[in-house]
Amino acid sequence: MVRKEIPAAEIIESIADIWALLTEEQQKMLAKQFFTQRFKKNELIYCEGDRPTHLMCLLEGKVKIFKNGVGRSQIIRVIKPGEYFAYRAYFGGNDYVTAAAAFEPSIICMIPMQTITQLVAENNLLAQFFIKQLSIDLGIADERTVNLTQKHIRGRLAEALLFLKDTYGVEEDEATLSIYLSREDLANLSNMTTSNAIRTLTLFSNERLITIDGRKIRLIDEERLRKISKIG
Amino acid sequence: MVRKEIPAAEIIESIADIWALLTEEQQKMLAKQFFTQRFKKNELIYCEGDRPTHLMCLLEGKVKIFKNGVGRSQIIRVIKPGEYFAYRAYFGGNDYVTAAAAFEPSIICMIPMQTITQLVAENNLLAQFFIKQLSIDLGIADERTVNLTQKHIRGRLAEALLFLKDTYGVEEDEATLSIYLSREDLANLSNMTTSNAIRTLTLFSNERLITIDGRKIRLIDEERLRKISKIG
DNA sequence: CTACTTTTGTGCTCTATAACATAATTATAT
DNA sequence: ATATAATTATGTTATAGAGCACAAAAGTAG
Repeated sequence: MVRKEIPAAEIIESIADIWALLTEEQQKMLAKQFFTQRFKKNELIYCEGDRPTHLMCLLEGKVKIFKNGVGRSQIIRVIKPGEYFAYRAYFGGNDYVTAAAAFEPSIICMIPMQTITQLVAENNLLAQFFIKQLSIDLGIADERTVNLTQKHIRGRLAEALLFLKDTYGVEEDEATLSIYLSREDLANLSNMTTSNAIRTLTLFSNERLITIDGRKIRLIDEERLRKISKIG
Repeated sequence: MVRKEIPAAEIIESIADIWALLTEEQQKMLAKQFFTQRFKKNELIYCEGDRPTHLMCLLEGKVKIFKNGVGRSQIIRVIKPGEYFAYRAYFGGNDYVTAAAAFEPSIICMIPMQTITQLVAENNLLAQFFIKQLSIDLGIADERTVNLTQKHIRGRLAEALLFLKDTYGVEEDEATLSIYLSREDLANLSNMTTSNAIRTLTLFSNERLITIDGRKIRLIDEERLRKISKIG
């Protein structure tokens, strides 16, 4: 497989959110620091307990942030192209409390956190960018905690399916999820065992809420899914 | 009851974390803006869905941040004197997704978020302060999600007791929790029903891990509690 | 002091979901 | 192609914890 190098211009395009906030001088400085790295499907990007060193921006692919618990693992959030991750721990002054892995072959832009903190210190807009990002993520985490602990299996799975649609979108038919997850990943996203994810998926299919073709999931009654997700 | 006014000097002492980062001019500006407000035991401070307007700093008392789910409510985090809260939603650009209430009579210093954002825009150290704070809180939220979903009742209650000790400390005997929570609040903190909190508390007492005297809880075998919390 | 409400404590039942077992299917490697 | 491993599917059993009922105790109000 020919793996073309990503041209710098394209990378800059991808990290536009940050790039646009910088002065020319800062842009020049940053340009010298970033580099890209490829990850294979299911490859680990970083581990719980690792020391954070780089801010990462997903250029291509799909990534999960997860945490290994007792037996099962829990997917905490997922990253789509253009999103930043892996910086929280550094800012918080601790090691990673989560791990990250690629759902699919992915390309990641890496920027040393030292560079980022320097830029944050000089550039107030960038600081505000991170404040906003962290605030949004914390709000989502708070919501998620309650959803995962209080909703029933059906509600949690319905929510996960809708969440995947909102995050990674659908194919041309406007209904088939663009991400093909294993049942296990689907279970880890919805806080349940793999068997229960499979069973509930089958139920949903029998109830004509979705259709299943291997890992392809097509949402056919989104309204009812939303209702199920809401009432738990 | 005579409720003395809190002198400005004392307030400034309490918000020292922020105050110390400001220039003299900024301090002068801030001094004109903040004010204090008292809340009675169990009084609601803000509601889920409210529009955030002020950053709050707890001067005296104890506060819970919680979220009402189906039937039960879940305590997301607790605030001790000197800590800031209620600002995340404003920074994130949304309404409150949680509510806050006073565990005990509390005094809160209020600073308009407009003032805060202005200061954040001018003062990079302040921006960095919030980045760090939010990063720490997000890390805690991620940990908590997994603990609440995967640990068993005993593990969750043990964790809650230790957490209360770490947060609010103990009395002179070095073992009695300084916070006297209702069984219901304890349950909401540990994601379980009130009956199960009561039952498990009784179990812990029989096992000589704690002693109970009404709402007074004394941790007598912390090491074993930690073990129970860890293994789930 | 008396009535009323809230909180705490305990027992019993029921159910959602984990845990386990096994087969069928699909992917991956040799 | 064949063997091996991983994933998906489905049935069965076991259990943690919710839900409910009710009584005792402790607050709170009139």
